[in-house]
Amino acid sequence: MSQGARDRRGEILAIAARLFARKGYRGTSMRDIGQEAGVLGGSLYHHIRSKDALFVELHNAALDAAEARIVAAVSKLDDPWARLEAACVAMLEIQLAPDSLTTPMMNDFREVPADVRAQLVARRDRFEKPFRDLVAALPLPYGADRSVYRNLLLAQLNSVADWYRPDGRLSPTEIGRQVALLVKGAAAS
Amino acid sequence: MSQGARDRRGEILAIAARLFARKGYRGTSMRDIGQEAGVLGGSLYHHIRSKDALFVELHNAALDAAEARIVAAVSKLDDPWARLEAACVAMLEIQLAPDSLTTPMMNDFREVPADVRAQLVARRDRFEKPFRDLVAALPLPYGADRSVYRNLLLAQLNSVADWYRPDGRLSPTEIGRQVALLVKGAAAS
DNA sequence: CCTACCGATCGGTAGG
DNA sequence: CCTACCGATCGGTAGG
Repeated sequence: MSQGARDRRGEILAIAARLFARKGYRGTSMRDIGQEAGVLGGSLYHHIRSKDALFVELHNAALDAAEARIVAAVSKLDDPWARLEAACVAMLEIQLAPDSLTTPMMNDFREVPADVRAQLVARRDRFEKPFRDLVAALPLPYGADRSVYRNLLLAQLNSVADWYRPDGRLSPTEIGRQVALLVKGAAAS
Repeated sequence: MSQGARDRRGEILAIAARLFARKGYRGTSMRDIGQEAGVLGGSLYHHIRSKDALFVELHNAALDAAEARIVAAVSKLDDPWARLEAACVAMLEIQLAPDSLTTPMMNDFREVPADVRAQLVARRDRFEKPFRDLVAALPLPYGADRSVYRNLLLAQLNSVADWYRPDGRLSPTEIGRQVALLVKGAAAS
């Protein structure tokens, strides 16, 4: 594959990622993607196999990149709470970056065909493993349900992209710290 | 309108609510709704004006019922933390009830036409007012951002329907208490 | 509530 | 990368 073709494919992936993030899987047609790329919808099939495969590829690439950055951010630290905070900050810095291909918002699991959904769920479960480990290492009080705790933590992180305003008072980093602070306080009470 | 017709309409609304909750707005066709109701898709238009209007009606009815129950649950209490906990418990009991028309999961804002979305957002903003008031009354530590705090709280409540298992260890009531405990601990730290 | 249909849009393909 | 098209499906309607 030539350099130009590889770049072209990357452009198309970036465009598709942005549209999927903004309008969802079903709300984004191949013709929409083609229009932003300056070609007709059918022409995209020279670069991709199907809409499903495109979506799965983007989803996996986003989670790969996010997971690598989170693991790296955490590895330098020892204290369990510091590690959790670093993971929250890293995740939000990735998820709220304005232009990256990694911007997911791909929690559209209900919008997607069943066989695609199975792949997304499997990849997401692997993605959540670092968080399971982080939460497992926390000194939570007796009676706290670590499974519920982890789900509530991830729900907070995933929600931020829905209400975050780039021109707001708080940066992604600061919001990440607030999330960590919130779930940390719970353990201290 | 006759008694039979009113019941029939209610049946159709309940079916539509369940399908929208499970498959999303775009993932649910009028023909899908018709099939579960035992009629063809076109026949539904004797009872409703349009798919958009049906969705908005269901969404508003769900939020009306939820808001009324939450306000009632809270009104008997004085302590700000007890009021917050009661609101969390009431919200989850409603949202996780297996069969009610009130089961939303209608956070599909991205799936919906722009003019419909504007209506849903406006109604949701009103719905969140009790939570704004509840959070405003909390004795949070200096430096806590009440707006972020409220968003994170609502994110937790809205997420539960995605991972709750009816046969799991915790009941909706117990999960509601865990959410309240988590956000309360944050203030105590 | 059905039959029979409308115009629009979808993912995808053949052939150049 | 385009032209020209495919079969399927969509929300919705007329007329009974």
